[in-house]
This record gives sequence, C-alpha cells and structure tokens, in this order.
Amino acid sequence: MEEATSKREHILNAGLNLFAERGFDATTIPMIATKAEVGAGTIYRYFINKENLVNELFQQYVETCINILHEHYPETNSSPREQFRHIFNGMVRFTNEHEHALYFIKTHNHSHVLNETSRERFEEMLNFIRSFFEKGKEQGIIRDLPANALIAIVLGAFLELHKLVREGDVDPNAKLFEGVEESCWDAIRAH
Amino acid sequence: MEEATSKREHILNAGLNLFAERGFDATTIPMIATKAEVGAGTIYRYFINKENLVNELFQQYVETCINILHEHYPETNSSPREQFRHIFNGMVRFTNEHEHALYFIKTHNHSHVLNETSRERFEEMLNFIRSFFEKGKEQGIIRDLPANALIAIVLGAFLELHKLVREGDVDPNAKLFEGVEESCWDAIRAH
Amino acid sequence: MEEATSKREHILNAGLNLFAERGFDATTIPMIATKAEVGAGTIYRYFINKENLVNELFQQYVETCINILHEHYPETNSSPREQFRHIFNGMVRFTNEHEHALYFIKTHNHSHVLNETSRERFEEMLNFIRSFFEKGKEQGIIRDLPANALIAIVLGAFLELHKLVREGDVDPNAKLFEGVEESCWDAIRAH
Amino acid sequence: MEEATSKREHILNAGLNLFAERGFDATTIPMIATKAEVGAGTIYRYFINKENLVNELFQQYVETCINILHEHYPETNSSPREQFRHIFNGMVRFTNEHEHALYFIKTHNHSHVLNETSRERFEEMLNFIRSFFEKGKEQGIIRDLPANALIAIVLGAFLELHKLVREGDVDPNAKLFEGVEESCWDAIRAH
DNA sequence: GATGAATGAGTCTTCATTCAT
DNA sequence: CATGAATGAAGACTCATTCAT
Repeated sequence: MEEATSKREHILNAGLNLFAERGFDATTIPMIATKAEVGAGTIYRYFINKENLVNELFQQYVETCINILHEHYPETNSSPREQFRHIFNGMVRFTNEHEHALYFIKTHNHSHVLNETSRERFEEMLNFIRSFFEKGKEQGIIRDLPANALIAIVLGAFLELHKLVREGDVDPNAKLFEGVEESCWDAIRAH
Repeated sequence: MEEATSKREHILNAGLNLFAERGFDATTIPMIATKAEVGAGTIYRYFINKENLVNELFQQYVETCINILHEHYPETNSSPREQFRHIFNGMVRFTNEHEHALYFIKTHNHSHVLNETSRERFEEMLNFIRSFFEKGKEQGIIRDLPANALIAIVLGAFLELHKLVREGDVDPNAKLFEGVEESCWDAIRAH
Repeated sequence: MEEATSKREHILNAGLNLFAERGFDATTIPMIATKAEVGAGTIYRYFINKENLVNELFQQYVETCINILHEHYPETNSSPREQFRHIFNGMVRFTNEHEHALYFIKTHNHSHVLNETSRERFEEMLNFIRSFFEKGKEQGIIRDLPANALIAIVLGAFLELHKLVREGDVDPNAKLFEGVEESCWDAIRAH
Repeated sequence: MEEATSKREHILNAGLNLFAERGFDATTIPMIATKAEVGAGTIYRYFINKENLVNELFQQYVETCINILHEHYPETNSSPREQFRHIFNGMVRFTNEHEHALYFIKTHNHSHVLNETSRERFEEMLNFIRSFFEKGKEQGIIRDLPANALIAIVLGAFLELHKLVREGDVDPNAKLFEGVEESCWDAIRAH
C-alpha cells in the first residue's frame, strides 16, 4: 500500500523532471519508466495514458501553487507592496519546494496536450494574481499597463531567473531574491 | 539558382512558423514540406536532417538579432538610458520584422536539439547585452544585480509580453511598448 | 477442495462464454478472471497458460459431445433414419445443455491455438459420425458422396442454424428443429 | 503507377489469406507486411489502419459475390430449380476465383471490427438470396422453413464443404459439386 | 534538381504471466 | 491457496530519411 503510493509518486516526479527538461513531446514513456525505476507498463496502472499523466501533473502543481499564494495572504487593507512581497516570496517558496514545477507549468501552459480542466485551473491561478494588479492599479499604486502585461513582466522575469539558477549561472542566495523582488516591484509600481 | 534559393527560403520560413507554433518535436517534415510547397525529399537537398534545419534557423535568427542590436548602437559615451532604449527597440523591431523569430529562439534555446554552434551564437548575443549591463553597473546607473539576472528580467518580461501579443491577449500599440520599456528600465536601473 | 473445484469450474465457464462470444484472441485473462470472480493469478493455479485453458475446454466439450452421441445410440440393426435422428437430436440436446459449447467448438476448431490432442479428440468425434455415414452408404440408404462432405452438409447446416438462434434471428421452437432435421435427412439420404 | 496498384493488391491478398486462416485478431500487421513483401509502414500508405483494411476487403468481396450472383440470373419465370443451380454455381465459381474470399466473409461476418457499410453490404447480399427462397416458398416449391434457416442450411453446408476442399480432405471434382448441389436442393425443396 | 513512395526504427499502449504478500 | 501489482515482450501505428524515377 505504501509501496503503491510511492510508485505513483516516483512516476509523477520522473514525469515532472523530464517534461520540464525536455518538453512533453521529447519525453518518452520508457524514459519516465527508467527514471522512476518502474516498468513501462506500470505507468499505465496509475495513468490512463501519457496525456493523462501530464494533465495530472499540471493540475496538481497549479493547485499547490494556488494554495501557497492564498496561504497567509495579507489582509485586504494591507499595502500592495506587502501583498506583492507575499506573492513573490510564494513563488520563491514554491520553486524551492518543487524545483521543476513552475518551469514545467510555464512551458506546458498553452500546450496542445492540456485538457479543459487544466486550462481552467491555470486561469484560476492567473485570476488571483490579476486581481492583485487590478486593485493596485485602481489605487494608483501599480503602473497603468494591462494586468496581463504586468503578469508577463513579473512571471517572465522570475522564470528566466529561475532558469539561470537551475543551470547554475547565478548563485541563488537570499540577497539575490530580495534584489530581484525589489526590481520587479519597481517594474510594476507607478512612478 | 534563383529558384533554388527561393525553395530554401520557403523551407526556412515554413520551419520557423511551425517550430514556433508547435515546437520542434510536434513538427513533422511533411508538415514543413506542405507549408513550404515543396516535396518532402526536397528538404533533404538543402538540409542534412531535421536537426540541421532547426539549427540553421536558430543561428540565422540569432545572427539577425545580433545585427539589429549592433546597428546604430549609441556611442560609447552616450547614456545607459539611451543604450537601453536602443536595445529594447531593437527587440521590438526584430519581432516586427520576423514575427515568430524571437519566440522561436526563446522556446528552442536550451532545447536538446541545439548543437554547440547554436549555443555559442546565442551566448554571443547574450554577451553583447551583458556588456551593456556591466558597464552600467560600473557607472552606478544600473542596479547591483548579476548581469545574467538583469538580462533574465528584461528578456523574460519582453518574451512573455510578446507571447501575449501573439495570442491576442493584449493590444500591441506603441503606448504599450513604451510603457513596458519604461517598466523594464525601472526594473534594472539603480534607485 | 470443493471450493477449489468450484473455482476451476467457474474459470472454465467464464472461458467458454467469452471464447464463444469474442474468440480466443479478443478474450483477455483479466476478462475471464472478472467473469469467473477470481483473481487473474488464480487462473494460473489451474491452467498452465491461456492456450492450455482453451485446449482443456475444447477437449472437455468434444468429450461431452461424444458421450451424448454414444448414449442410447440405436442398435446396429436399427434403421439409418432412426440413427440419424439420434445424432441430430444429440446435437440439439448438447446445445441446449451447454449453450455456447458447440459454437465454441466450431469457431475454434482449426484455430492456431489447438494442440495435437485437441485435434485428435475432434477427429474422434468426426469418426463416430463418419462411420454412421459409411454404413448408410453401404446399405444404399445414404447418398453416394464422401462422408466428409456429408458431415460438412449436416454440421454446417446445424451450426449456422444455431448461430441464427443465438443471435435471435429465428425462433427456436420444436417445429423448427423437426423441419431442419427432416431437411438435413433429405440432404443426405439417397433418392 | 503500375507498381503502386500492385502493392495495394499484394497487401489485400496477403490480408485476405491471413484473415481467413487466422482471423482478424490473430493476424498482425507485420505478418501481412511479410506475406505481401512490403514494409510494415507501407500498409498505412494504402489503408488508414488495420480495421480499414479488413473492411475494404470485406466490402470488395461481398460486392464481387453480389455481382456474380446477379450476372446471368435466370429470368423471373424460370424454375426455382434452375435459379438455385445458378446461385450454387455462382458460389462455386466465386470460390474458385477467390479461394479464401467466401470463408473470410463468413468468419468475419458479425465480427466486432466490421463497420456499418460492411454490414449493409452483407445484408444486401443476403437479401438477394432471401428473396429467392421467399418466392420459392410462395410457389410451394421450397420447404416451409424460415428463409434465414434455409440460407443457413445451404451456406453452412457449402462453406463447411469448401473448408474440406481447402484442407485437402476431399477432392473438388465436378461430380462432387454436382452431388452436393443436388443434396442441398433436396434439403430445401418441399417434399 | 525535385519528388514522393517506400521503409523500418522507434513510439505508445496492451496484456499474458510472474511472484511477493 | 489466492491475489493483484508489476513487468516487459509484442502489437499498432508514425515519421524521419532514402532513393528510384
């Protein structure tokens, strides 16, 4: 029983790593099986097919990310600066806990293999961040740009940075993240 | 001769569009042949194989991008603000002239199909931008963050934004690009 | 012990039904296990493998059919008409008692999965019927055609008819069987 | 051009033989490819998939059989005896010209792989034969049994006989077929 | 040069069979 | 004894690549 759960977990982890590194189409079932240390057929005991596996992964991690963002979210009357720090730190924490997850989500979002549920879950996550920007703009604290564009700036910056860290091109110390957080804040706040 | 060049060009264009839209692995040679209006076998008269085609494309457009960045680059004694505007506008222009090129470069950079030369060409492009940041940091005008991180912020922001434009999620008017340019400048400049 | 026998019986029954309905190749071990209400592994405690199961079934029912044909077979000096009626009624009775058996035998006879023993058992059954035809021909009462051909006529007719009944395309009343029996007799008797 | 047609023909022939001998499920694409002396992939240039191949075959041969039955069919006012001889000889001729076709049709009729069109074509063929029996019964010349049952008797007899011929268990001379034709006629005519 | 029919290596997926519990 | 989770061999099918025309 414990083993079975473990097997499913192994497959999900192997899938996450490989999908994030190579993308859905370049990842084969035998690759996942080898990395998960299970037989190829075993994957089909836990997932209907390759598409099902990638969607389960996507939804699971979008869910996790949403939870992290919601957790301890600053009160409604707290400052946008504080709220932004919470969101940014949430992304940092999410990435620390699930190394490839955010990169996987980003590279597979808009992929042809995602089903309706996956798209909805992702939209839900975006909406949360979007509403932060909308409120900030109303208060004149956030720069007057489309919310989507603001998200793109912050998410794009964060993810590219994360890629650098993954590849060992920068040292991921606390000072770096603080600096980037401030940089992103300056990118989105009204001047 | 003129015909032959034209066929090569058709194949490259078809490849660029399809690789950008679907990714390397989801794009088949027959797809490219159909879009290029040539026989599938003809592709192999111009390119050794599919990998060779994608690498040629990658190197060609990185080259083009480098050229655009170098062209009319502000004098050494001009202000970083001005230089940054040149770089940012260069990316905008590059994207206007070659709709799918930058997105293609971004999604295939770090792909498992790129060869050493392609990686070197890309690094060369980064170096150019990197040197801009290094100089700006020395002058105390650019934020004290690793150059790689600064590039990540700007490039990440720009590319994510470009994706939004491609997908029709934001309206790509001049005001938007000006706003984002300013936003990015605020992200990287020392405060 | 009684339980064990019962499980073997359940497996055989499930196998018979499924092989008759779907054929050997389209019937999976899990299907049989589910229908027999046993674990898939249990089947391998009673049968070496899938082929062994199908051969056991085949031989068992050919055996049963032979027994029915022999049982109360009319005396040697009785008329061929009477003997034929016995044979025909035997087939009807066999089919009534084991709904899918004769159809299973017919569709799997000459199948690539049958082993030598199964073929021999089947041949034995044919020999019994064959000898009836040979004797009848000697007496000038049965039509002068190869015994094999006569068997083909009767067995072919009966089995096709049985298929119609199974599929609900004709109503299996006593009058029908009597009519067909007479029809078959007219087909084989000398005129 | 001539070659291409020939390849398709080779595949169809190989498929017909193997499907007739082993059944749809026990016949693999590599088997067909080997027998047809083509690459496995080539089969997919001519047929969408295995199911498509079997349906094409089924429809083609049912069509051919219908044509043979219709060709030179005796005038409406000719005797049922004469009409029956035409039908029976048609089946003999069809089988002589396409050795495995009728057996293939018979064993795959009611198969789970046949599509609607195939079923309709087959029903059309049955209807032709059925109408002969119906008319004959009205005239009191054919035995009073359901038309389906009469077809079963004749078709069953013929096909089982054909199987014997295929397997070399009887010698397929003209006298045999004449004898069986007479036998079948006696089976269906009113007495 | 240009083509596209032909190929077979490599995918995903199923399922007979094994074996630890 | 009974089980069903795990496996990997084998099947259907795709597609990069070749080569005869």
